[in-house]
Amino acid sequence: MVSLKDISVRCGVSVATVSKALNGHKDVSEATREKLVRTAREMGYFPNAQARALKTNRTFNLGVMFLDEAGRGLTHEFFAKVLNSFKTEAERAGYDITFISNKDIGGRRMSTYEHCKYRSVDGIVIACTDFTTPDVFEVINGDIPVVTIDHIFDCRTAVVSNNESGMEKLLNYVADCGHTKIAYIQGKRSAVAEKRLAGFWKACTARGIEIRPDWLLTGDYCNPDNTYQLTKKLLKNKEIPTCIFMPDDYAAIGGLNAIKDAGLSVPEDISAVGYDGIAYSQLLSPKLTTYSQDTPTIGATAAKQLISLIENPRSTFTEVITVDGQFLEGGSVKKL
Amino acid sequence: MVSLKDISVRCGVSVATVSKALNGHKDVSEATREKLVRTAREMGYFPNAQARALKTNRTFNLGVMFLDEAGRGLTHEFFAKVLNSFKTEAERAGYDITFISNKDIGGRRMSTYEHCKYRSVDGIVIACTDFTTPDVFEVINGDIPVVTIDHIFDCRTAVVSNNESGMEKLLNYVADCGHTKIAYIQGKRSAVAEKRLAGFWKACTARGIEIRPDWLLTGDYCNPDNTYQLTKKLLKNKEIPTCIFMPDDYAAIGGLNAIKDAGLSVPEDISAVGYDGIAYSQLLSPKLTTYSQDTPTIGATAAKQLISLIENPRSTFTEVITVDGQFLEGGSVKKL
DNA sequence: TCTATTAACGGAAACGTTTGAAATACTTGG
DNA sequence: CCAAGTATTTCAAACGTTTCCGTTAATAGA
Repeated sequence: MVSLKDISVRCGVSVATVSKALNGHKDVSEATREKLVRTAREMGYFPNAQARALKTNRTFNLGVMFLDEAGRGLTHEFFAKVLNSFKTEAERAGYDITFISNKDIGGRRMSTYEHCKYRSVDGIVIACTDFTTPDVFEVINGDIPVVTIDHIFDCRTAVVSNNESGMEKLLNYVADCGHTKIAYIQGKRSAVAEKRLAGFWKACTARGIEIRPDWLLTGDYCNPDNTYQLTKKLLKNKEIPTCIFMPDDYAAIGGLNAIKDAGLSVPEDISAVGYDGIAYSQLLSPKLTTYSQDTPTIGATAAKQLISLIENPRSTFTEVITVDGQFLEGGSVKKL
Repeated sequence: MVSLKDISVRCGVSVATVSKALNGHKDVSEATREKLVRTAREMGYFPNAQARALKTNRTFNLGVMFLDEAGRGLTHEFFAKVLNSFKTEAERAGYDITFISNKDIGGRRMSTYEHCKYRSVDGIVIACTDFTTPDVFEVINGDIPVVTIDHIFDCRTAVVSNNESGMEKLLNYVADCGHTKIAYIQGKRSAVAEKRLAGFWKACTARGIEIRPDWLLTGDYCNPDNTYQLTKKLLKNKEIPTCIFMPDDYAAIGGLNAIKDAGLSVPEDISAVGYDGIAYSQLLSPKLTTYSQDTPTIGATAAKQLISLIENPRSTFTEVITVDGQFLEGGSVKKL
């Protein structure tokens, strides 16, 4: 690998000058800067990331904290897409991304935060299904810039999907279709679940739609089996709803199967809506009526915010950015 | 951050001794090593990854090269799962992973290989849909340890799924069910497509099953729309097959929709098989008969091989490791 | 012409490690 | 009790940068 020194001897200047020239400092003449930049290019010079980081404490590396209880990790389409756009935006700004978790190093267990310190990441994005773990708290309370996705902490900037208004839009559509007997299956207790339920509740009361306790079930996100069971349970009651809100699109597949197995069909006998707008939901027939989260914007915004936090710490305030999604009218809701 | 020096002054020894003690060198007495290790723990010491890397040229970072033409990236379930298990295994061994691609740094375009050099990754895993790009060649021809997934280069160890025998197994099952009029839709030209077609061809000839050119179509992997069109085309012929091999499970969804739209049903009127064994395929009803690739083993094996290549360069030979998958009998193939 | 100012560049320390060689301290056998 | 050997520890250089500060050269003002 060619170093600053190599360039300096070739051009007969000091390494200090080379460094300054390449980094665009002002105290180097235009003539020499041009010459240095040129030979650096000729010799195929690239800065040594380690040496630079050692000196400057900046690695241009962003840590991604990325956990879900089921260990599905990247398989989770929402996270995968968000990460994808996050990565793209970060790379555009010259940052690389590294996965961060708790791990063993040299026989000693290292918390996620310690891991971040060890790798000297410049910033951290947290996208978890569970924000209540000690590992998350330690990172939140640390002194590395953090952006959270779909969860809000005090004093930390967050990028959140508009879960509340998204759910409102869904309910309004369903209500517009004439439904009043509506069941709601939600995912595990979390900030996201709370928000969605709030939107559902708000829209229902505005519409004068009764929320029956026995039609308000709590299950798991992204768990088709679980949703299958819960849907089955709903369908066994003497009175059944005309429309079911599934926890999310993926889980909805289980729900739809339960409906099918009960000898009913969507949307003729019963209607269903999902949440997320994952690719598969639009490949079903009928297409699932759902609310598509704007994952490209969420990821890119998180990256931009995080980088801004890193590069001008004082000019950026912690804020909460809500990203709107888009209602997708499929064919899974019958117009009564 | 507490450094070796901090520990050394606290214990009244030199930094060299501390370094050696913590790294398990032999030339330090048991008493002092114990003392040093203990105070290191007490003081919350972690090595500075940059400084260490600068000195040793080992970063304990693995680069992941991960491209597909459609830009689906992590959304591709096969890759997502492989990456997940790769990551898990790598972390177990103390390595972190960083995404590597071509990017701009300091205004100059950096090739993927240069990016690897810049970050000093210890090894690279390549999992692409297209292995024919200059970027891939540059990495392959470089001097950083490499493991490829699902593609074989000379002199580079590769972990490949058993595409050939997997496809054979599928065909044999279908043939056992009594099918002889079989269509085959394959994905884009690639090592994987070649292997699968080879398996299909081999098994067909062994069984005496004719491969009709007009029933052998080439489309895209993971492209439901494309498969929808191709399936529709197949169904428009005067004579239609009794079973269709879809490029993969995801694409199969398009094919299944085409069948449904043609007023036919699976498996009563026509049978279908997929490939991959993605989660969704087993949520359809009927479940898709397919061949599940062992993504956990593929990823973990790739990580183990790569790390072995890094840690004992001479004792490890480049090899090709084939990972078996598993036949999944769904309900999408009718027994004639 | 002389001094003050500015522009351009170099010296050198520092970041936190690792490591071979040198130095010191301990054993042990004769 | 000494020499030779071994066990333990320290020195110091090195990895490739960045950056503060000092130095020289050039320019301008008087």
